[in-house]
Amino acid sequence: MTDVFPPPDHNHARCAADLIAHAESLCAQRAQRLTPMRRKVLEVLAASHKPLGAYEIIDSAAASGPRPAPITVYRALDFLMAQGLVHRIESRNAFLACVHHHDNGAVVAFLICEGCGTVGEAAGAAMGNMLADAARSAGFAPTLSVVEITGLCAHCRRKRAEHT
Amino acid sequence: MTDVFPPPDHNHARCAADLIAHAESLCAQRAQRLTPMRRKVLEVLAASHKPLGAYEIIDSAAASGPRPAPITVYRALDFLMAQGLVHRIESRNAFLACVHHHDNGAVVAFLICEGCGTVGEAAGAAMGNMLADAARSAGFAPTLSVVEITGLCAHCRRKRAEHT
DNA sequence: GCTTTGATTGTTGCACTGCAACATGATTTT
DNA sequence: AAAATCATGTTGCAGTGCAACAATCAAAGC
Repeated sequence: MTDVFPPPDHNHARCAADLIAHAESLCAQRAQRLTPMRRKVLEVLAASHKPLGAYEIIDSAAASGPRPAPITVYRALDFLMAQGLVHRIESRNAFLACVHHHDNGAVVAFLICEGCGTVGEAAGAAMGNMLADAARSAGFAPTLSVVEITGLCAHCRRKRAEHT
Repeated sequence: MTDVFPPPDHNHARCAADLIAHAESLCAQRAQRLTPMRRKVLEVLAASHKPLGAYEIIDSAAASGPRPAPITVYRALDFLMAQGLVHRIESRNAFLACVHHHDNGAVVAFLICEGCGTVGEAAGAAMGNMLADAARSAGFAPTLSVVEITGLCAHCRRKRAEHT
């Protein structure tokens, strides 16, 4: 299982920069336009491994420029999700920059830490197959799977144990 | 895998009545109060195998009595979810009466049909274990899992095929 | 019985989510 | 350059979700 739960002390600036660079090359390759607005939204999300609500994104963007209207941000998010650059966390009504490009259609499980709010992505073909099989055995043809696991990350668990 | 995808022609009245009866005995057993408001909300949900939004529930309840305020309905839903009688479908911001009591803590996968909106519940220990293992291998201690699979149910798929 | 206590519901108000519909502006294509 | 396409801005609104306080109701103890 390919998985990444970002350690709390890693180099954010670096991974954010990589993420933007990847978005640029991907859009160029697909003849899609990474406009200033879209780039801005992606930058805001990349600056955090925590999922952000739409208004948090707006507030963040407003800190360095004119305040975008909600619809503007939602449109940028729609674009970024279509390109696979951003995930939506359904159980939080929030959005997250994708930290490693998945194969298209792959099922990604999100590990959402209740302690620090950080989200890890676990992509597993085995898991995807299992879910697809389970669905098909019920005569169901799956097109999209949402898997979101809430709990405590290793770091927060350790911290909580020390507190005892 | 224990699973139920309700056929489109089954006896709703019967399964709704069973559901209420079960709720009553469960609440009695736990010394919890199934008040008129809570009962009403459960009845509304039981009358459909489709997830309903909060305002749909309000509208439905208003058809046979005073119109409850949103907060009142949310409180009833909180209670019903705590008792395991109602599920929340995160990807729809909607609620669904649970059609078969699961073991507590069991992971339930929802099969959401894009055609008819009906939702099936697939409870599988194997799936739950797999997800839990995947999470733990990342040092993550899971407490709650959301699995929602969107697609086409057997019935809608057949109907769509005929249309060709 | 009566009161106290805790649980439930009602009221008001508000912040956030998400998008429709239309107007304007920018880019690419012909 | 004109047309077509795409992106953003503007206005407005329906739905989601809950905080804070008031009023009510039900169960437990005196």
